[in-house]
Amino acid sequence: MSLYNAREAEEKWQKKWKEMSLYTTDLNDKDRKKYYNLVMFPYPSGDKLHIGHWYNFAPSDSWGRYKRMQGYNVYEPMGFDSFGLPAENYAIKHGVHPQKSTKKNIDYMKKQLNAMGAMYDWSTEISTSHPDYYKWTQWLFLQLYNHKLAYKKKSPVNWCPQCQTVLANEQVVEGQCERCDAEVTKKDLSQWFFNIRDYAERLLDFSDLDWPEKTQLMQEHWIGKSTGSTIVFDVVDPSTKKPTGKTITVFTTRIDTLFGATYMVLAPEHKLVDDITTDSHKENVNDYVEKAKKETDINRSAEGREKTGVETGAYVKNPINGKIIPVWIADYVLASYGTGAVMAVPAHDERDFAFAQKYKLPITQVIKPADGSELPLDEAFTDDGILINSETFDGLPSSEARKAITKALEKGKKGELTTQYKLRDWLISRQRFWGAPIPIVYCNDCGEVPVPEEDLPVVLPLEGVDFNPKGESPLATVDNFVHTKCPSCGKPAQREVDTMDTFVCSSWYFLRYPNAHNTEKAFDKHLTDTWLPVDMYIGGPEHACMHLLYARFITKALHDFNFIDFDEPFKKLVHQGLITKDGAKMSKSKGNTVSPDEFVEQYGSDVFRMYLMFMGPFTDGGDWNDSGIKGIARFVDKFYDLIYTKADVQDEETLQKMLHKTIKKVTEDMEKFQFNTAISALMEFTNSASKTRIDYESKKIAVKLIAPLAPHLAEELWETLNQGDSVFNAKWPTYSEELITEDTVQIVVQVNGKVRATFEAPIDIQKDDAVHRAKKIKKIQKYIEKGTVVKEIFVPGKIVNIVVK
RNA sequence: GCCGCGGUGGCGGAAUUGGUAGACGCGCAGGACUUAAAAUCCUGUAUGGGUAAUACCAUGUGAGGGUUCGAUUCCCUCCCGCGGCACCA
Repeated sequence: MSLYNAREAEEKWQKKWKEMSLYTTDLNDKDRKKYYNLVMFPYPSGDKLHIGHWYNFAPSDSWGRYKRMQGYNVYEPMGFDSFGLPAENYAIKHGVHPQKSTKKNIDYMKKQLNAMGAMYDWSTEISTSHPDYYKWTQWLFLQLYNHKLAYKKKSPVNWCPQCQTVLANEQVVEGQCERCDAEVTKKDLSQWFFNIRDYAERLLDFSDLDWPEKTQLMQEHWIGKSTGSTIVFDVVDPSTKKPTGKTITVFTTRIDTLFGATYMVLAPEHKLVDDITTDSHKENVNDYVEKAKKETDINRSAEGREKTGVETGAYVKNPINGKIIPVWIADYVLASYGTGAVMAVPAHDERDFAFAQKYKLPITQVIKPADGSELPLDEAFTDDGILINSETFDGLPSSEARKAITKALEKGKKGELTTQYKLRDWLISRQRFWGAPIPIVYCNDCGEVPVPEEDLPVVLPLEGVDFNPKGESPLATVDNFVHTKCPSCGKPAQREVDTMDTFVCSSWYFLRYPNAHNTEKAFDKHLTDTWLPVDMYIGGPEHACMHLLYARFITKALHDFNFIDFDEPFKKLVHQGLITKDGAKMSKSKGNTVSPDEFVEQYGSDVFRMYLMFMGPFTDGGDWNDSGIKGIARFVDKFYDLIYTKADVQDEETLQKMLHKTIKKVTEDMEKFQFNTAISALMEFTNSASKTRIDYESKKIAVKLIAPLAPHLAEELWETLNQGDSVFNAKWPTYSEELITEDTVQIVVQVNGKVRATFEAPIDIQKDDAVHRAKKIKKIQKYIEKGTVVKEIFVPGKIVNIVVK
């Protein structure tokens, strides 16, 4: 039996920390360097925190404690992302009001977070569904609105028939709703957008950020920049071939293939479709457009789907050679990208090739392979090459031709260099109840009028609302909410009834934390510039193209509005790995979630959090399996007994060497977020020190080393060592280089690269000496005698390799 | 299809400016303590030979090839798993 009672100690210290206000950060401290240590705040959708949260939160807290011991003024806030679909769907399912279920879930989660014993500064807790918070989310909306970055527009949008609301592009995963997996359809609706596209180029700049390569790549792909040219084609009369005065602009990255354009294709939603279609083709075209509208994205973009399209009867003139080509409509061209129209070059584009084959359209080859190989006839040749059949441009390589042809078109104003992005504007309105109301009023006389700042918040009515989704915002049925006065002229007017996407709430919460008590402003400029950007941000990689992109956009916008001096929210970002259960993602619906509570009850928070960290690298995650948790429990007992038990040190030199090696190893591993190897180093030290015994001063160092990883245990032992203050006010130990340098090393002797023997030697042994000594070893002699020595290799302090032939 | 990451004992994993593969932990086996069990402690534990036991030998980091005195680490081809994107012209 160990002497340590984890449950008692943990309860005792959680209480004491609270009494001492140990983790209440002095945000105005000017003596110490600030450190903003942030973890993505949870949404109270289920009823409790699961293992995944702990896997995320506990190491983040260990990191914060480590930085604190290094002398930083660490700020580790916590709050709840309590608005939004997850919380609302949970409430509907359980037949409770979202406000009630949210509160209940938050209360329970706080209990769990308390049991974890993290150093959260609860004095600045925030909850996005509280009017004190969403008042400022609405303020944020108004700032964007005033700077023309928020606008309402009718357009085809993603519609989830299950959740009965529109969704942002980012919330559609493989054509399905991110939340409920229902197939997403398109609807023509008037909706609110944030103009994130304006920031596409700046969002590609990661130069001052310490972010995972992978996340940068994901955002880059999502933004999807490509440079090419726009080309203007004149629409010509089908019979006379004379220009009609109308033009169609296409976007291409392959202007070098312009001579190979044998037809043009418009997206069914292209606004000129109706205009250019000739009477004899109207019926066909209308049918096709109607059908395309009904198709879901998932069907329209299914891989290997056969291409379809119809002729419009219209013709356009190729500006480079005057060739007249037909205009088609096909749904493989997307209205939302580029200009919604493409020039089709079947010889050099796979999609165009497939389409041309099906509809027997001409295929003209204009590029030949640069390496002289034959042009294929049964497929498109899509690589760059040398131009052929392109009049004066023949013989030019693709890259040159792109410049030359663009130049030629520029003269006649028929083409220019353009950049396109896949990123679309952020759709932020939702036809749901549980969100921040959009602060806009519609007046018959004044039109769209923003709610004045002093009238915020536009309070979400909590009573008398049937919040079940029905395709229109539930707020539309609340008369005393809808009917109001126009802020501009005072006449009767109606409120906007849609609410904001919950990602708007979370796109700025990190700015609010230090300002949580500010009732005058969303944030104070000086305080915010002092504390931000966030020094360390930890959360899941699934937010790469949503929250993390939105937060960067909002920060840049607020910077441009002169509210803050920085334009990136998170200086360093780390993603924790995913914890699975039997290989599957843990989820409520699958019923395979694992609760941390029983483990904490049985082994204590320290053991549980250390076990999560010991499982493997933090960024890897892994499959949950509790079989090894006993090992950590044993280690904690051993460590406690080692420090608690009095015994005279037996081997001072070995102890000191081991101790200082451990300081070095743990420090380096903490820096690299390699908690698993930091813990194993502490295990090795404990095993070793149990043999050598340990003195008082070394005990203090050992306790400090384990403190970030096992805070309660360390605090308890710190007290038994008669240290008055908290161990978290103590300084992180440093090691002595001198103590860890060995004066002798083991030199490995290899023959032909295979280890055959070893010998002890001074660390600075020279080659001649080492080779000489190696050759004297009997076993080595046997190998040498079998042939002749052709080479001797010496790696200082490590290896002698004798090559025998 | 494209982009990115990974594949090491029975299991989780260590070790890479190329230098003793398997640290640490789990599990397992044997032993001590105990009337017995649990707990604890000690010893062993990549695989295959080999030995009374050491010694020793061979093989071994998804597969195959290459570079090198030497490859888990670098290069090429392929297989498998995971994550992201997906008709973006």
